[in-house]
Amino acid sequence: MNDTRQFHLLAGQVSDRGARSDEAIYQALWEAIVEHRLSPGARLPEDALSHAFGVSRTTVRRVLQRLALEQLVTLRQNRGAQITSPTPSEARDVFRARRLMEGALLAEVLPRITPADLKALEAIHERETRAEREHAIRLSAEFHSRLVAIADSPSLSEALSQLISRTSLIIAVYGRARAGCPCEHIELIELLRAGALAPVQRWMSAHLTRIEASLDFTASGDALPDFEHLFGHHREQSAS
Amino acid sequence: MNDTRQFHLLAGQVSDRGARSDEAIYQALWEAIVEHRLSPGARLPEDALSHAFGVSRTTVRRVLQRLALEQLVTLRQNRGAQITSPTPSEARDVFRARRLMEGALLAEVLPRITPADLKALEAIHERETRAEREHAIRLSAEFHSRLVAIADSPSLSEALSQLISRTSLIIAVYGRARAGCPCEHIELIELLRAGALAPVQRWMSAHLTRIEASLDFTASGDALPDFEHLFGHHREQSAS
DNA sequence: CTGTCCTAGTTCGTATACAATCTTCGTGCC
DNA sequence: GGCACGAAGATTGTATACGAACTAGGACAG
Repeated sequence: MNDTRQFHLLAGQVSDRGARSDEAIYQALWEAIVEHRLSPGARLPEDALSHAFGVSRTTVRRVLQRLALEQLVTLRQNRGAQITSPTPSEARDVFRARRLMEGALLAEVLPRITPADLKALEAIHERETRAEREHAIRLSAEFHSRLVAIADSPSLSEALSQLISRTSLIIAVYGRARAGCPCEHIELIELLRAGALAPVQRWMSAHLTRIEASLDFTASGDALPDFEHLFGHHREQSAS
Repeated sequence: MNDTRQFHLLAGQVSDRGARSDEAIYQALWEAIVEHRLSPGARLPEDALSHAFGVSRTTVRRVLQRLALEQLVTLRQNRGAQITSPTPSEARDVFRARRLMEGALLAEVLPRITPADLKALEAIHERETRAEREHAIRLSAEFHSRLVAIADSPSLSEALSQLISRTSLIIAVYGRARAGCPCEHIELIELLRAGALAPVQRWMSAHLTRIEASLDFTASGDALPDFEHLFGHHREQSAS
């Protein structure tokens, strides 16, 4: 029952008290969520977190609100925070949005890409193939983030980063065995090196579609304790 | 000295105490910002707002944080909140992002558009042409929001809504006389009715480029954050 | 045995208090 | 006269206290 110990593991050396411990706590939680160390549906009691990180509930609450606005955690009136478990329709929407945005963005990426960028992407791919499952998921997200960053548009990068994070949640809920993402990225690197736009865009769209197709929406793959999403659309206070 | 009266005008009937007054306060501030009743650079003291809306600083702070994450206000350490004044490079980035996203999104909009949608857009356009300047700006934003909503993708709608709001800020800082936006929208409606994708996309791109071209970035340097406001527009719009 | 109601415990929502920081304005020195 | 320094005021950052809501467990009636 004592969640504090669990969250202590996340805390690490967050001793940057007073200054901007917000950022450190945010990073710790973000990584834990993206790496599936905290599963969708898991509750995040405020004072367990505040005790684990050694800050007051005020600070924790601020970080939780930020995560809620990014749709990584869900805040419900008087019921606290828990890791968001996306509904199937939300999941499909995220993939649709990513196909659209990443496809369009590649047109901006291709003219700007440098050999150094390709090297960086290769390095991430390299680590992906070697990493444990958990880290592989984060690295896969990092691969896509690094890719869109080449377009050098903060607005678009930020919007897509949110979608990429949410994808990790979706895989946590509906993913089976292993997503095909990591192994495939090398193909994209080759296409990028070739430099033709249309094949790159086609590949990305197919890549995302493959991942989406590998999901299993029939069952709640993980221990998913909230049926609110599945059945009743009770009034939720979720910040749009 | 007393900002409270100024903010009281925004408060309206926000008497939904205890429940979700957050949303009401957020809406009031959002509208005031988008309609340029609060100009970029204007400070938002916490206790003036809390007094005006009749809630505690805690609540105000939560709303301000949300607006900050949407980049409508800027929070600085120990210096409080003020309306964001986008830099020229941020402004250009927003327009680039909008050209990309709205262009791509139109491909999703066109197959889904219904006569009812066209009627709704026409109604907004109608009000645009008749409205005062301030309301026209909000209605112009509403026109674009309503347009992207037709694609029926919450993720994309939300991402674009943020960009649209930020555009309003950009016009507040760099806009001259009047933006050509309102009058032109009728052209888009005609093109949408015709139903050919390519002309619609071309028009939208040109539309956004026209607005961007009508801005005047010479006033302030890119590198310096907000000196133009510290020196140039030093006054807060204290009416009385 | 099952379902409902009631009570106890836990967790969250809001407000307030106090400390730290920044800003402003006045004074003194160069 | 201008600049630097310092103190007072104002504003924010953090923590804590208290009230309200939800959850869980047990007792009692059907």
